[in-house]
Amino acid sequence: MKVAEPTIERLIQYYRLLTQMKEEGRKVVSSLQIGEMLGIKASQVRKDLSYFGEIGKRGVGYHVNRLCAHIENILASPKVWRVALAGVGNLGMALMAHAAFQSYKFEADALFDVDPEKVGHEIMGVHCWHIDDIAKVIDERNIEVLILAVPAEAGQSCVDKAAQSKSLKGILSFTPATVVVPERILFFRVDIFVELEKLLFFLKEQEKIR
Amino acid sequence: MKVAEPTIERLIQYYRLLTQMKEEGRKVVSSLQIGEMLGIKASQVRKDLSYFGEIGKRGVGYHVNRLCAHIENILASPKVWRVALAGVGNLGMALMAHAAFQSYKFEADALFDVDPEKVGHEIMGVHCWHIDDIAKVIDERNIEVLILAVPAEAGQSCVDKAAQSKSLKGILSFTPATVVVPERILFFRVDIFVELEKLLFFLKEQEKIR
DNA sequence: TTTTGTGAAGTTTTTCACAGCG
DNA sequence: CGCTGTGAAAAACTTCACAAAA
Repeated sequence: MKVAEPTIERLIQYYRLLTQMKEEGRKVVSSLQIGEMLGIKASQVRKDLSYFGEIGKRGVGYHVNRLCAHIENILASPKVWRVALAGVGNLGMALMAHAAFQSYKFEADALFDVDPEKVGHEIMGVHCWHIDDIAKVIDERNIEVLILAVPAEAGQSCVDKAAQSKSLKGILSFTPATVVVPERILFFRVDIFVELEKLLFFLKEQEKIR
Repeated sequence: MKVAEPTIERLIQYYRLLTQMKEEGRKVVSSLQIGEMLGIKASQVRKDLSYFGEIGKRGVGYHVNRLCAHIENILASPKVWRVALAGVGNLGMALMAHAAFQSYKFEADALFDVDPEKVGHEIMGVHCWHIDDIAKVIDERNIEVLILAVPAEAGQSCVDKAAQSKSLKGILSFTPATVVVPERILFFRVDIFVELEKLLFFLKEQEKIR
């Protein structure tokens, strides 16, 4: 079964919301209520949730615990991914400390930077190598995922070096630049520059209208 | 004329790419070449670019400087937006230092936090207030945009407080949590948690197939 | 009665394919 | 000839509307 990206994106949001609800001791929730909280239409919520089988109770709604476990199952990781972080600057450090990175689904296994202050040392319990050694270290340690938080100028060369390794399978980039990535590597981007510009553009549009 | 969000998102990427090309002294580029660099089909690039009038030369391509100026014009800000940042932790500091935030389109005008070490002090040249005063300070200083980088637990209460101000028009949230925002406020989200989970999900899917 | 699950309809976005122009 | 601009076709995604179940 193939699932669309927007659906997965929403499932992840449902899951986070349901986890909160579970903590608050809530037992039951309807598609309408989920939708209101996330700014999504109820029909969309139902379509997403029914994609993986009937899980709700008609006339009642969804059982929070059951639905939560159900989505957890869909999103479950078959293993603990080995992850490296390139760029141990402000952003890199912030990411390591970020709530999203406290996941049991992966373990941070290596850091990469060019700063001699950092290379060769342990930072937050993880060893830091020089970026030039990235392909070698990634292969040695069987790392599959790279988080990219290097400055814009360094983005492409860092990807090129990392892409020479055999074990690398995915990259999540926070680098505010355009980079070309080989097709065999799954590539997602969190583009702060784009999001910021987008906000300003639509603010402008809105002001025009009013 | 109304423009679709995906189109604007791509225009921003074209603009960044063209800026690079301009620096490298490149004069001319085709839709196919732009597309290859960004992983977008050439026909999509042409459609996006022709949205705002004919700008390319048939048989030749697009003149880099001209196209760049053209897009700059579309994305141009009518004014310098006044921006505040809530949450001066790792992520907040990283954002302030981030390349994307070195834009002439806005000025950072206020910081908000709850940490007594920070409240009442200047950080990177900007004064920090207590989050409880956010609505008051936003109105006093006519701030229109809020960057949200507080921890997940604080996200909703921070938005609720800020939404009481009259001048606030848009929020860009980096908070890894679900928040409800009044309709009149334009809301964009960079959800690191969601992107990370998405990457892991599609990595899993890919492994299944191979 | 309430709320799900889901085909069908609608909307948006992408891709095709080719005319049109330098 | 080569590459843009663009209607028309296709695909993707969302919303509607209602039957079916608790």
